[in-house]
Amino acid sequence: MTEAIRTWQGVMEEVRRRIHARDWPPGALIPNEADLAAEFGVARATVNRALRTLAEAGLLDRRRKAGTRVALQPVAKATLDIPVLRLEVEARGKEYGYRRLARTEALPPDDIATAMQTGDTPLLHIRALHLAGDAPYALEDRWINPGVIAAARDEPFTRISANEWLLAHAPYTHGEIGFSATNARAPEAAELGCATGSALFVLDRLTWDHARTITRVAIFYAPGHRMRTGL
Amino acid sequence: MTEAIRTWQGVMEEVRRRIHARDWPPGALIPNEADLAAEFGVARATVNRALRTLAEAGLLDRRRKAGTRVALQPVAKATLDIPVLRLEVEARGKEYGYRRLARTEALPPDDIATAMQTGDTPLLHIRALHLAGDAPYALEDRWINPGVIAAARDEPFTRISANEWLLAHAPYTHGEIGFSATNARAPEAAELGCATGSALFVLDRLTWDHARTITRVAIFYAPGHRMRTGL
DNA sequence: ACTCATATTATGTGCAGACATAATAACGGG
DNA sequence: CCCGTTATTATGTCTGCACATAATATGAGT
Repeated sequence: MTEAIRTWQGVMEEVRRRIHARDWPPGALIPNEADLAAEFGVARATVNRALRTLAEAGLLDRRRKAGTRVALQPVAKATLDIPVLRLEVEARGKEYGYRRLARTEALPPDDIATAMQTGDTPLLHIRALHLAGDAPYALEDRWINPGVIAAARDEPFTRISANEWLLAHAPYTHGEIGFSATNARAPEAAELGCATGSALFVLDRLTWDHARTITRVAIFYAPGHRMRTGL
Repeated sequence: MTEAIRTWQGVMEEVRRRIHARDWPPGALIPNEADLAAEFGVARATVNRALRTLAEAGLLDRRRKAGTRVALQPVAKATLDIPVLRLEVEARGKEYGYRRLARTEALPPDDIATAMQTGDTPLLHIRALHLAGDAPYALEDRWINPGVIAAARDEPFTRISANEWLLAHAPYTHGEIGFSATNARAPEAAELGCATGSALFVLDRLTWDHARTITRVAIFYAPGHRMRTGL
C-alpha cells in the first residue's frame, strides 16, 4: 500500500489513473461514492468533489440513482479565455495601439437587425482597428443598442475602444459567442493590410441584458491568428 | 425581506445580481465568506461553493487573506464542447458518412515532427473525409505515433475513423487545441469540393500520454462552418 | 528607518451526519 | 401481461465544526 489519499485532488488523480489504466474501461459503472470513500479512507464529500470535477471535465457521466460511469465518448471541453484585445496584445509582449475608423448611427443590415431583435430602429455602429506594435492585430465591427446603453451616445470611442468601454459600463446577463472563418472582402483587406480573399479568423459575440440585446460584435483577426488552449 | 436564500445557486444568483446592479462595482472588495454566510443565513461552505463557482466563471477574483473582489476585466470564458465528428453531424439531423482517403507510413513534415517531438521516425498518416448527408463536412488530416499506440498499425481505418478509434484505444493525459483560419489549397479544395482559396475553419489538436505524443490532427471544416457556445 | 520573525485573517479543504431529489426497481391490482 | 404506485438507491446539497495554507499586517530588535 502506497501512501494514503487525503485530498479531493488525490482522489481525482487516482480515479483518473484507473480510467486511464483501463481498470475502469469506457462505459463501465464505477463504485458509488460511499464505497469509494470507504476504500480511500476519506469522507463522501471529498469523493463527491473529485467525481464532480471529473464529470465537469467530461470524463465521467453521472446520474442520480443510475450511478457514475466512465464517459464513452469523452467530449473534449476546451475552455477559451477571451480577454480584452488590449490585454491579449500586451500578453504577447507587443505595444497595444487603437484607432477608431468610423462611428455612425445607422440602420443595421437585416441579419444584424434580426439577431439583435431591434426591428428598424437605428443602432450605433463602430468600426475600429486594434494594433500590435505597428501591425494591425484585429478589426472590430460593432453594433450597439443605444436604447439599452444610452450613455454610449455620448461616447466618441476615439481613445477607448468599445471593447473595453462596454465592459465597464454595460454588464451583461448572458451572451452567445461564435467562431468561424471568412475570406477578407475589400474593406477588411484594406483596413487589416492584407490581400483580398485572405482567410480571416472571426469571433462574433452577441450579449444580452435579460431580454434585451446590448451589442453584437465581430472581431476579424489579422491572417495567421491562432487561438489556443489546453485540454 | 423577500424569501430566504437556501441553496448555493441562490447565493450565487444574489451575488451576481449585486455585481450586475453595481452594488459591488468592478474592483470592489466584497464581504468575506463568514459575513455573507451570516447575512444570508446559510453555512459558510454554501457561500464558498457559490463564490468559487463565480470565480471559475471569471466574475470574481479570490486570493487568500486578500479577500474576494469583483473582476475588473471579466475575461469571458467560452467553454466549447468538441464532440466526435459523427455526433456533431448527427446532432444537426444529417446522416453521417465517412471515407478514408489515404493511409501511409511516412516521415512527417518538419513542423509536425517538431511539435510531436518524434525526431525522424516515420509516423502513421491518415487523411479522411467526414460527410453530412452527401456534402463534405470536414477533412481530417492526422499523424499517429505508432511507437505509443502500436495497435494503430493493424487498423486500416476504412470503416471507423481515427477520430473515434483513438478515443476508444488511446486515452490521453493532456493535450493542446487550437483554432485558426486558412485558405484552402488545391488538395483540400478538391477533397472538400470547394473553391481553391476558400476560407476554412481549422481545429488542430495535439494529445499526449504523459511525456509522449500520441497524435496530432487538423480538422478542416467545409466553408461556412461556425462553432458556437453560450457565455 | 530597515529587516526579519510572528500574529492575524480570509480562503481552501476535510469530516460526519442529515435530508432532498431523481431515477430506477419492485410490487400489486386489474 | 400491462400499468400505476411505492420502495429503494445513488447522487446532490446543507450544516457546523475543525484545521491547513497563503498572504498580509504587525512589531521587536538593530
